[in-house]
Amino acid sequence: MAVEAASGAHRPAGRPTQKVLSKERITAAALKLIEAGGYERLTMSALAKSLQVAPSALYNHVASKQDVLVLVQDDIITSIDVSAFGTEPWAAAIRRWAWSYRDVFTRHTPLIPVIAVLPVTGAGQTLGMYETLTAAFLDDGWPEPLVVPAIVALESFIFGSAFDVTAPADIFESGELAEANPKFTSAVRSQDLGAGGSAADAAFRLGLEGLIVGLQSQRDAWAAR
Amino acid sequence: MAVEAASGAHRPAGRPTQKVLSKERITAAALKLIEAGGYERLTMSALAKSLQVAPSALYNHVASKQDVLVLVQDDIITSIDVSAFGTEPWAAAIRRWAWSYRDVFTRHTPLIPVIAVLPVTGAGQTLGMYETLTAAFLDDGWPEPLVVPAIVALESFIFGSAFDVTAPADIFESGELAEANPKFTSAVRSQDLGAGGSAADAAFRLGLEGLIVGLQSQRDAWAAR
DNA sequence: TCTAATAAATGAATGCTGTTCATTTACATC
DNA sequence: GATGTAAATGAACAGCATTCATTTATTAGA
Repeated sequence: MAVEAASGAHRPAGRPTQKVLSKERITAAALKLIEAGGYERLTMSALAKSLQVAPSALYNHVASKQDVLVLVQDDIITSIDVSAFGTEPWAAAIRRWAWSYRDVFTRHTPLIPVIAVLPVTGAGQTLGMYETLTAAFLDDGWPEPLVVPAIVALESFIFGSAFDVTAPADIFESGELAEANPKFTSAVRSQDLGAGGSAADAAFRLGLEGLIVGLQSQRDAWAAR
Repeated sequence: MAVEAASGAHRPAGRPTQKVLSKERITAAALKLIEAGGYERLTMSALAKSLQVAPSALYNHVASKQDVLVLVQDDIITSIDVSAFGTEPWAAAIRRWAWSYRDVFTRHTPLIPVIAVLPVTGAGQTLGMYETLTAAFLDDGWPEPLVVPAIVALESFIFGSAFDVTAPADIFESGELAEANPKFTSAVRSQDLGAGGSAADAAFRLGLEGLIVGLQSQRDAWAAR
């Protein structure tokens, strides 16, 4: 009585003969949706549809949509470039990591409110990145008590900067309020855009180079305290 | 025939004799809802109810919920402490402003994705703050082209840090993955919490002091270029 | 001053959202 | 072989932002 279902056929109710879903498949499908149409398109219904499954089936594998976002988060963390740690000096390695981190999250800003509040427990890839970072700080002679605050400070700057990239280019056009705010209006016009030409990149470069220099001076101040 | 409606009475359809709503009333009611129950409680229905109005009435004054958030944003900007600008030296003034800014947005993190992408056109209070900041930078001898990138860098750090404050205290507990990530696990334990005792405050202090020092060095590097 | 346009309210309706629940079927264990 | 659990369907739900037709008051123009 077994009917070999054609690919377009409808799956009957009841547990299927072989598993249809898994966390891995859900994660991959979610990422595909996000890449195709951004986070607005990532709905539980759309996700289910793309997996050819009823929406309620997802809840056998994840507890909530937030859960899906956590899966996505721990996956995309692996695309951050940490290759400079161990091969290049501290400042250069931090520089490469930070730019890469920002670029990844520029395409995933809706994850930032999730990740920022998420315990790393269980997020294995994320923890791995922190371990690599910590090793690099210690190798560079950082006092252990400063490592975590320094990483958090860098991450905060990166997350904030990722939002900034998504802002429209004319975000600082003061419009009819220009005359009431002359200094700012002029500063916006004369803004140094650097080589790339993007205001967001210029601000990120300035802030990152500043942070790198400044954090090192904080490190030295701690040692001399 | 005019009936003086008792306070509990039902308003009939049609334009009322005197205006019930205004952007100011909507903004105030939204803020009250947020303070009472956070952003989850800020729904168009709840907002309407708190103003004793039908939800659809709101749309005569704002185009969308996003619009309401913009109103809220430009209002809370005024609660940021800019009093140190003009009275204190650059670094001290930036320090006071930055801590205040972070504290305000810690209670309003859902606004960050909104504000970060929002053109300042029409957001008068926000523009005013930027004007004040610009003046302080120029008075301190900053080259005009660096002012906006420096402000943006500081703001990015502040926004990211605001998220960080809302994170649970045990966010870095690595759990069963502790043995696989020994350096990070140890660094978390030995983390310097500073006077206040909060990890978020320690990271913000370190990053902010670093940024202040580092941005100044970038400023000098620009001058000597 | 009459009239037409506009502003500002109601109330019903819409489509989408994440999520839950009863039900069905397959598989694993005792 | 019975019993419990895992994993699917499909119907249902409440809540969400938003839209629309309708009603009434006010304002502007002839």
